[in-house]
Amino acid sequence: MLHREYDTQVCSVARSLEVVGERWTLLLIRSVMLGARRFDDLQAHTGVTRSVLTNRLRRLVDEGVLERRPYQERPTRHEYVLTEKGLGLWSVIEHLRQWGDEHYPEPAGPPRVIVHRDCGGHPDAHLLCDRCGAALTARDVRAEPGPGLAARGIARTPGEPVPTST
Amino acid sequence: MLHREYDTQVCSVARSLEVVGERWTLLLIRSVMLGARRFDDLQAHTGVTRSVLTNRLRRLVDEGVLERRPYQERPTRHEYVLTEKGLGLWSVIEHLRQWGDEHYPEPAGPPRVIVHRDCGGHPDAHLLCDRCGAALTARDVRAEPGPGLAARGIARTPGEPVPTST
DNA sequence: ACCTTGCGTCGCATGAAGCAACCCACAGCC
DNA sequence: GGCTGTGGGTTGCTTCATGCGACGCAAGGT
Repeated sequence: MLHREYDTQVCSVARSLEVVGERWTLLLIRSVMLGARRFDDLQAHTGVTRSVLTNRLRRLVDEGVLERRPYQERPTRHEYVLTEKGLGLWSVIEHLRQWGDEHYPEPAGPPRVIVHRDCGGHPDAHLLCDRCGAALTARDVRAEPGPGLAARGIARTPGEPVPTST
Repeated sequence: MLHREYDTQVCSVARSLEVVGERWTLLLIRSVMLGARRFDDLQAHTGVTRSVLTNRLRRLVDEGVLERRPYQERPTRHEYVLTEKGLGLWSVIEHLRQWGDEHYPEPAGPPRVIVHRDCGGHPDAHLLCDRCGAALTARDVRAEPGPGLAARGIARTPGEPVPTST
């Protein structure tokens, strides 16, 4: 919870930032979108400390952005999955990614490439498929490691798809 | 500057968040987009302290998101204006606004309404005009106070347009 | 018993933000 | 000249958030 919230603000942006604006939260949501779902994977993938991770996950579950779901019994183990509400943040993350690609480019190219599942196209500035024109949402796309990630010798995210040739 | 940056992250989202992810920054950019440009207006509009405001404005100018521009001489006074790079963040802000409207709605309706300048339509989930279909960017739209703002008895932002009937 | 995995919790140190006061430059007014 | 107001900071201290590293518990496997 942000210290001294934006409570003087009658503003939907401020309301949203009260939920996702804390240090590490958007990066965490990004990691979940990329396929990391388990506590240790999320920690490794973002570099956040365990105590902050615990705090953020709890908050996001309380706000209905993430859902805590058992993936095994004996012992019970949980993973974190985006809800519909959480998936609604894909556009925010994707626009941040595009802005970063444009203004802070990796020398070797984009670290990640977003691909339209149905046709292999990519989201344009309006999150329409640049190949078939479909209006894209979180469920329509997947992320692949891009040249910028390979050039750094970095493995893909746990749960992140294996790149295919398109 | 974020303490302990996301420098283990080869990721454009992380690069973007290093610039705009600090407390108050996106809210500040929002305020500039709404028309507040002067130091005291920005402070009043966001509720941020002067020292943090100074720090954030300096950072955003250094990163080329904002430009410090004189608006008078004798004495020289400056205002802060979004650059092209800064305007590129409109989509991020607008998606946060829409997400907030959807999930944290004001009882009296949206605090702000975004209007396509040319035809009076509104941006949809893909930032296309819902009336004429045009692909919208920051320059194509203006924000008006909405019912949620009026219901709270809050004045518009300094520099914010007067609402018109559409 | 020991080790590993999963998932936390805790104490302390460091850094960021909040709060209030203060500062400087300049202009205008009496 | 002195005072007041505006614009735009800076500073010192307090409070809060994050970073760091260690510790803890539960469960399963060897």
